[in-house]
Amino acid sequence: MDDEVDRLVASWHTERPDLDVEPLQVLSRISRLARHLDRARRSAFAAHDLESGEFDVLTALRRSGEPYQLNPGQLLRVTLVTSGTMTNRIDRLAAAGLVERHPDPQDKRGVQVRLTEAGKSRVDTAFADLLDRERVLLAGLSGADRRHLADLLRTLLAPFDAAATHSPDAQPAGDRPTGPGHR
Amino acid sequence: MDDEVDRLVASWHTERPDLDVEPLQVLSRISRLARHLDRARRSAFAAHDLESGEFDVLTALRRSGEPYQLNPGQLLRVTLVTSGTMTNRIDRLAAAGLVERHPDPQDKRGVQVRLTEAGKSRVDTAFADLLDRERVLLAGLSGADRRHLADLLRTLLAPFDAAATHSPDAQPAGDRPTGPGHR
DNA sequence: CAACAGTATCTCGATGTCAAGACAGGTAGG
DNA sequence: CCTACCTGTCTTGACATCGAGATACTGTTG
Repeated sequence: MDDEVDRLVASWHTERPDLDVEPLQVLSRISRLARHLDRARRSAFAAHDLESGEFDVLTALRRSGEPYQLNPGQLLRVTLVTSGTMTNRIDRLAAAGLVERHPDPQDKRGVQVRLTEAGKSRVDTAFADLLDRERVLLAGLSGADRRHLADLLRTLLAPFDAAATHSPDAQPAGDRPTGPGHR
Repeated sequence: MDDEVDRLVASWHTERPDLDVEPLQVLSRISRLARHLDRARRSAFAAHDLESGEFDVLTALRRSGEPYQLNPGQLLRVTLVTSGTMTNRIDRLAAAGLVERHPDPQDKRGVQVRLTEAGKSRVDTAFADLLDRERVLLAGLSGADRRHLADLLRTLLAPFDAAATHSPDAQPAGDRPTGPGHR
């Protein structure tokens, strides 16, 4: 069974037999899959009146645990967007009543973004919905295959995440697991 | 070695032990990797004065072989974007002198987008550059691992690509609320 | 040949994202 | 303290993408 990437690689072999296009076998598939997934997510979230990026923010808050609050800096690092984008997302979510901005008592520059009750229930519903849809997409792989795939992807991803958490912010990893309230 | 997705999954287990978040192990990694790859591509193309999307159009033309021309419809199907986006991309590439629009002699509605000499040399340079950078990203995996990873990804991707080639303008079925007409 | 559904491309407005800079608040060295 | 640099967030302007609709042509059907 061939996919679009197989055809793409075959074309390159014909046109540029001198080039080794093997990297495309993996990386081009990742990019194309991500585009498809993004579409699927978009249509899933439409049912819950959520934008794809907004959902990412809500889930980050939700899984951070009580009291469901993080600051914009943490959020933009987790979601891999720029600060301007994050400001916009928080604005939209706040206007929709799903999150609230609170001044940080420790740092007067800072802000705490807190999930509202409405935000919590909205994200819980949407997330369960998303997981159901995603399970369908993975139905073609056995459990062992899925685990193997996850392991291989982790190997590729780890260097990026390591670089991301080291250079902009050298915060210890004890921030997220039990909640960022204690300091 | 843990990555950000492992931490993300661990948080969910704490907050929502009732949910099976296993799909995230694969799909969340794909999305995050795609974001990182997109960044890397963006900076790689900046050196060649190319936008990421523009590059996709040029490569599609390049690997189609002599006379390096395709129509907008074919291009938008391969690159997974909408028709409006494709019109914009072609406009920009034409303004930069990298492609030319020619009327389709067979179909008066149609247009042929043809790579210019400048476009061909630009894309050849940029593509070789990209492959070099991508090889580095894959260095952490053995040849066997890369092939295995590619196979697993193909299994996920094939259903999407199959759906896309059946319904031209709209990519995956289920994109619209009311299903698009099956031909 | 007239009517109509289908196809190919483009137009237009809305919007989410990025990049760079503004700005207030924090932090460290002299 | 005070100066200079760093940080966290927001502002601004540019822009690529999307979605829906417009336009023009094609092909089929009665």
